[in-house]
Amino acid sequence: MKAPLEARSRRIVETAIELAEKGGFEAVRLRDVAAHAEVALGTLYRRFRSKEDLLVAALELEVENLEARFIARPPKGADEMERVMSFFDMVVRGLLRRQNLARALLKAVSSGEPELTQKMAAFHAHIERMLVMALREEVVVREDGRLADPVTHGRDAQTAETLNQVWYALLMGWAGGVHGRSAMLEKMKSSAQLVLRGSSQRP
Amino acid sequence: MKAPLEARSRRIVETAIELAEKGGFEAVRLRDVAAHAEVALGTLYRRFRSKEDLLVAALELEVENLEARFIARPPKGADEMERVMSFFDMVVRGLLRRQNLARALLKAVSSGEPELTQKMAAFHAHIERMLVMALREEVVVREDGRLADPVTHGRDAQTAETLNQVWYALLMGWAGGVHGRSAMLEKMKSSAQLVLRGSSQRP
DNA sequence: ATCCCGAGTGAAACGTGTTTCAATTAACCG
DNA sequence: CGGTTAATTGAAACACGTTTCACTCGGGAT
Repeated sequence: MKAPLEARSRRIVETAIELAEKGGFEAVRLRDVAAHAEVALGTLYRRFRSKEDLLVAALELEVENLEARFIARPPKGADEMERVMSFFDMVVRGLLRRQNLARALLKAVSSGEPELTQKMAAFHAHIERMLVMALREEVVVREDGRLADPVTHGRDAQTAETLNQVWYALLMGWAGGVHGRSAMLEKMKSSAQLVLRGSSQRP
Repeated sequence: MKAPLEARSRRIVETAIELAEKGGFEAVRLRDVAAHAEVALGTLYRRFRSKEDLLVAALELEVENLEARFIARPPKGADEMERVMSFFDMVVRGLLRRQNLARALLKAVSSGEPELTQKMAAFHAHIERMLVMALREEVVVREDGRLADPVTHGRDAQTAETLNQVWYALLMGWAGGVHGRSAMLEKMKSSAQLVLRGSSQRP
């Protein structure tokens, strides 16, 4: 489905990640990226349509990492609530370790650039997939080591979609400084309680 | 609480809105705004810290409009679900009328600029306030014609917060082209069903 | 009326994302 | 090998957000 990045592109993306870790979105100056990755600016622009495009490619890398961790240590818990929050805890630990990077990638994926529509949708699909698996307490891996395709219907899918919406809004609020890590997790917990209570009822 | 904009500032903001309506975020070129509003670029920068700051001021104007419409025609419906969706319908009608503007304002408020944290929080507070009132089927207006202060606790407040999170994420998805108007409303309805079902239970 | 000061002005300059282009190099095909 | 095509390079130019600065202006305090 997704071809691995060619070496040069990979070097560019990794450089972007490095710079974003140090100084966030603004610190990713494309001239610096090109210089550090030892390519010409024109080459960078042949591979990536814009700064946002480049950072979304970085996001894709990071989502792969997240999925690997997800497979290695699937969310544990006695009920849906515990497993879902265990998943978000895991994500937050990753975010906190590299806040500048996290904010930069969020800014890129939520920039609303029309050429990134597909990748924005894919990002949400990845998160929802993991949420469905956390709900079901069953992680399904394909032969190539990636997560199985998402389920597009059923009650779990709807619940996961709603949880993902809440989560994304909270991430934006965190990135914008509206609330910190602990408030974000508290709010997630409160909303998840509502959503899961609703989803456990027979309509 | 909120001082009305001084005449010059108002002219600047209105010009920004005009340009954003025509061509979206990129069409708001600050040189053009200054020229059209007949102020120097330096004046614009004395009043607004950045392009995002200017557009968030525009957003505040638009939220005032929304609240006026909200007060004039409070959401009607037999139950919470109907009233909440009636509110979102109203918002969506406003969005659709000026899509370029809507996307530009959303982009500004979700830009994550640290100096806008307060205003981002205020924006969410406005929406949540209206959601609480839609849930209660009771619109409380102060003497000055504005909406009464938000409630910061209680079950309605939690429900409204969760609904607002879902709504914000859907708006971002709409702005990014992930889904269109009708899909956004469909998704909102599905999620609201979950949330309201959960909130109607005695814990 | 005079002085003073902060707001406003106009113009230039700077930084960085993005585009362009001619020249060079690499890759592939017969 | 020769030739054709695509990718890469380096450098310059462009667009626009942002900053700076010397100058002007208008209104209040003395």
